[in-house]
Formats: sequence, structure tokens, C-alpha cells
Amino acid sequence: MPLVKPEMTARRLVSQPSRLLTSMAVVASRLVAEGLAEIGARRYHYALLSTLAEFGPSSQAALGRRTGIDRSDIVSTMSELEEARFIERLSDQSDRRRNVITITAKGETRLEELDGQLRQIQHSLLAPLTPAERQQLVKMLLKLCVHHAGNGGSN
Amino acid sequence: MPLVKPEMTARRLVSQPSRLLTSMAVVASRLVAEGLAEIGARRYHYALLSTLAEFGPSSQAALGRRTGIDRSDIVSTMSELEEARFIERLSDQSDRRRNVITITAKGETRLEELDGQLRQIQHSLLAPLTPAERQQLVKMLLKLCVHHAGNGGSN
DNA sequence: CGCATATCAGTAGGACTGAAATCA
DNA sequence: CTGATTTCAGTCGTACTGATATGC
Repeated sequence: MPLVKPEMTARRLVSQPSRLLTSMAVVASRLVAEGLAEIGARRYHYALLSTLAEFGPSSQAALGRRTGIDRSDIVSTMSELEEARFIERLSDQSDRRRNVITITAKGETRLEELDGQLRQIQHSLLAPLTPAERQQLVKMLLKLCVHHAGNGGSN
Repeated sequence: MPLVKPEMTARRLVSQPSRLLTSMAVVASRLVAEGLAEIGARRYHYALLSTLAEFGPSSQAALGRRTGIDRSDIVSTMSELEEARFIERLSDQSDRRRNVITITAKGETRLEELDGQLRQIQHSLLAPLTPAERQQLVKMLLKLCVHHAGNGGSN
């Protein structure tokens, strides 16, 4: 949904935190999607490469649990990343149901590149906020995430 | 996308404001969708009824501009609201391309009902924040909305 | 047996596009 | 003629579901 100027939005509507949150998420998603598309990437690429870089080789299922990406979408994204040689996908010798996914050196380089692009994106997303406000915002959003991830999202 | 516990998420990932924002938007959207579904409503119903209540009778195109809802989705939502007698849809005598949409008394009552439900939803969404933090959060999100709605989303 | 993993095909709902009909 | 409005049909990308094959 396109963002509407708050001045022309019904007051009841514009003051709903859920609406503010989803409106800004739309903006953020667009900035991220467009910014990454410029260099031929998608959100999932960053999520998966950064997870592989931090936690080391993993099965696809483990990556799904860590990132929240559906098992089914992991499959297709892995095929993309494999084709570009950003990851290697080998079948696990100790458990032959699994693939072991490993980030390659080329993948690490790619990750740096994505990092740079994302830094710029976050900057333009948060442009109107002071550094202190940005920290505040992140802190509160994290608090919300921790709370709502605590259980299966039951409250 | 399901929400993942921040503790188990790659650090690079979890600290991206865009990700925090979109993660929380998913939670918020789900709470809203489920909460409204309980009483047989959808987000668009609230957006359109509250806009009609505040600004008075409008054409469908005007409602679309005010709410950010696509012209095409306005059509189908209006049909739902009309069937439930929450709005009246008459063709405009002074400009016969247009429909004039008016909220009914029944629609006003419905709006109160939706308001009550949404109050509860916002409460459980923001549960872990103090009242001061909630205000802070809303203030910052509004600032972001104003900034990004200012132009066509060009930065 | 029950359970986990990877894969593929296909669904569901939401945002959006294109074109037609109508009219200012 | 240009441009706005309503409507319908259909597309697109994303999250997700179901089923299958394989192996623990």
C-alpha cells in the first residue's frame, strides 16, 4: 500500500500504532527490495548469507529456523545462491537427508557488498531521526520482537 | 514470515532497522487481521469507515487517495460494506461518473465496535512498552511517515 | 514405526496493472 | 480531445500448504 500523508489521513487511522508500523514497513521493504535489486540481490540472500557467515555451515532446515524463511523458499533461494557460487551445497555424509550449506569466499565478498548497500538503505530510511532517536527506535522494536517471539506469538 | 527469537538471529540481520520494522509489522498485521476477523471485519473496513466518519461523504476515488487503498480494492470492499448496510453507495447527481459513499448509522455503530477491538489489539501489540515508550514510538514512526510521504517516496 | 529433511507443485490473500465504459 | 471515475479481469511476488521421496 502506498504511503499517504498523515495530515490527510483520518485521525483514528493515523494514530493506530499498528498502521504506523505497517506503513513504515512497506516503505522499508520497498527501499530494501529496490536497493538490493540494483545489485541483483534479494532480502533472502542477505538473511541467508549473513546467517551462514555467523553460524557456519548449516542444513537448509536449520537456516529456515534461524531466519524464519520457509523451507520451501530456502530451496529456491539456495539454488540461486549456488548458481552464483555464493554458497556450496553438499549432501551431508553423516546424515544423508541433509544438505550442508557453506558460504564461499565469493559469498563472503558478496555479503560485504550487501552490507554496504544496506547501510545506505537504513540511512535513507531513518533520515529524519537523530542518532539518539534511531537507537531508541531500534531498542523499542527489539523489545517488541523479544516479547512477541517469546511464545508462538500467542499474545 | 514468522518471527524468530532475536537471540538466535545473526547479529547483522537482527540489528537492521528495516528488518525489525518489517518483523513487527508482520506481528501487527496478524494481530489486526485475526482480531478483526473475530468480528467479521477486515483492515480496509476500518480504514474506510473511519475516513467516511471523519471527512463525510466521498467518491470512491477520493477514499482511495485518502487511505492509500487501490481503486480496484475499494470497489470490492465497498460492495461488502454496502451489503452489510454500513455504507450507502449512490451515484452522484452532479458528476455522474462518481459514486457518493455515505456512512450509515449502522456503520457508525460498527465503527465504534471496530475501535474497541483495535484498542485491545494495540494494547497487546505494545504490551512490553511503558506508556512513555509507546508515545515515543508513535512519535518517531509518525516522523518517518511524514518524511517518506512528503515526496513520492523518493528518498 | 514415528520424525526430520529436501524438493516440487500449487494455493491464498494482498497490492497492483490494463483496459473498457462512462462522463466532465 | 484530455483527463477522471468506476468496474472487471488478470498479474505478480510473497508466505505458506500438501504431498512425495528419502533417510534417521
